[in-house]
Amino acid sequence: MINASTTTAPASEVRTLAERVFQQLQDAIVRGELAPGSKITEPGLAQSYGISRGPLREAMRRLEAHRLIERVPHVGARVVKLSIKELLELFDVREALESMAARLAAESMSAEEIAGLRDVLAVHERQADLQRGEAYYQREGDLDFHYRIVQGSHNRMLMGLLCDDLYYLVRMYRTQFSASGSRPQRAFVEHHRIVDAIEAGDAELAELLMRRHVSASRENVVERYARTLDADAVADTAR
Amino acid sequence: MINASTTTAPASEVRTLAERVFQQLQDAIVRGELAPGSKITEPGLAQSYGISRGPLREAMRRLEAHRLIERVPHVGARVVKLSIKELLELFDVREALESMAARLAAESMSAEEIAGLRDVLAVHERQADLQRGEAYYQREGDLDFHYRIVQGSHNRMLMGLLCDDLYYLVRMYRTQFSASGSRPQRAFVEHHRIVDAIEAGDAELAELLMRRHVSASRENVVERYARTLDADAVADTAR
DNA sequence: CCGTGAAAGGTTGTCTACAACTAAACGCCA
DNA sequence: TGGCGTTTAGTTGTAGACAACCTTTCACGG
Repeated sequence: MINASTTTAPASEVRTLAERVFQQLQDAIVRGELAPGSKITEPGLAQSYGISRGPLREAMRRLEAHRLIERVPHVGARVVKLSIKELLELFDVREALESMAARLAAESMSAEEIAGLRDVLAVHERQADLQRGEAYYQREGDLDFHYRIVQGSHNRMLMGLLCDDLYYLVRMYRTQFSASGSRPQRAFVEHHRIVDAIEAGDAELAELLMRRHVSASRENVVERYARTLDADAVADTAR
Repeated sequence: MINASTTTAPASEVRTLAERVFQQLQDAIVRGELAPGSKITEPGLAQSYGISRGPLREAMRRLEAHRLIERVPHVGARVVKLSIKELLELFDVREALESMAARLAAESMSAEEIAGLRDVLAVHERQADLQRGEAYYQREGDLDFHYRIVQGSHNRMLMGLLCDDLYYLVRMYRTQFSASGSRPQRAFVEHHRIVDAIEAGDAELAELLMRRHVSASRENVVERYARTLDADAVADTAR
């Protein structure tokens, strides 16, 4: 389950319009249905969702808090458009928080939680066998793996920061840059090593491995970006 | 200047009621004027601030996003009341983020920024000389020091997370637990070492020192808390 | 032809009123 | 007397209307 938020209530328990619209908008943004950088107008959205501006404004405030839209007083709101710079910033923050999460997880994850983690890896393995080229599920599953580590840290503040905020940005980036499943095999191996360290209760090692894992992910993005720059340069000279 | 937020506009440029009330409420909560755990009612606050419920609700949404109040749909909102458990969680997150900030700061702080950092330390030294017992200013100054490091990381996402969210919780904790300026001399020395590492461009060392600095702060809180527990136990047996 | 100014349209900010829900107080019955 | 259902007061959620502000457009003058 991807939408394993820590604070957001399940869809069946959504008790207010603002909450429901917030989730719908969040989904629309993450899926790219609302184009990054596009302007959002309150009357427009209110009408298309069939609600008044009150609850809509509340939903937008929440989106702003989650960094999915940007607002300027008296001017308006736009869907965020991640630049490469901001994307790398996101990776630095993830590296810091997730390595801490892995450390805490190694110290306090229960046997059941670790078993669940292994189940996730087993699912990934099957998927990797069946379709090694197509990495879409793999990517969503990747976040599933990271989710469980963060949950295993048993640190509610970490869970809130990563699961409720940063991971939505990560998913949004993946649709925006349509980053093809980068280095799935190596990531898979790294996941295994991290779980091993957690199971062994080796907090220091788990922290280090997670740090390298996120960092490698980051470097992969940097490399891919450099390639696209080169490609653009070639295209420019050819022009 | 303590209120050196990255996103919040200066008081003179506050263009909306919701923004102004948000800042006033934020201040009231951090200062403890609104008791932790106390219930907040929309009509009550709206009347006391002389505004309608619309902007007030928006201010409250922002307070919720900043984790200063907790809301339950159809029920109401209360000022957050940090438990020891949550306080320690906060320290773990700070350790992760601030050590990363120190690392980045060592890599990218300008000479002017480092000079400003040294100025802050000089101010602290004068204060420490003048009044070594009273540590109130020292404590506010402590955050000032950490602010500058985070700013020096030049990572806007880090700045947002730490300066806009976590540091308000830190200040709130300090008023709630009325934590007397813990170990000011040692913290002062540690600050100096951190700046030295940053100035030398030694990212790894800066990261390590900041990590230890926050961790030591955390252990100090744990120790103090254990003492109060012992004191309570003694009081209980004496009763 | 370009730059400056004003006006119009549209968006956001705010207020008031009403509906829906919750929690506490009250009374009733076992 | 204690537990339970009902009622009632108060709070939160939502809707619609008005005011303030910004952006764009258009006209005028240089």
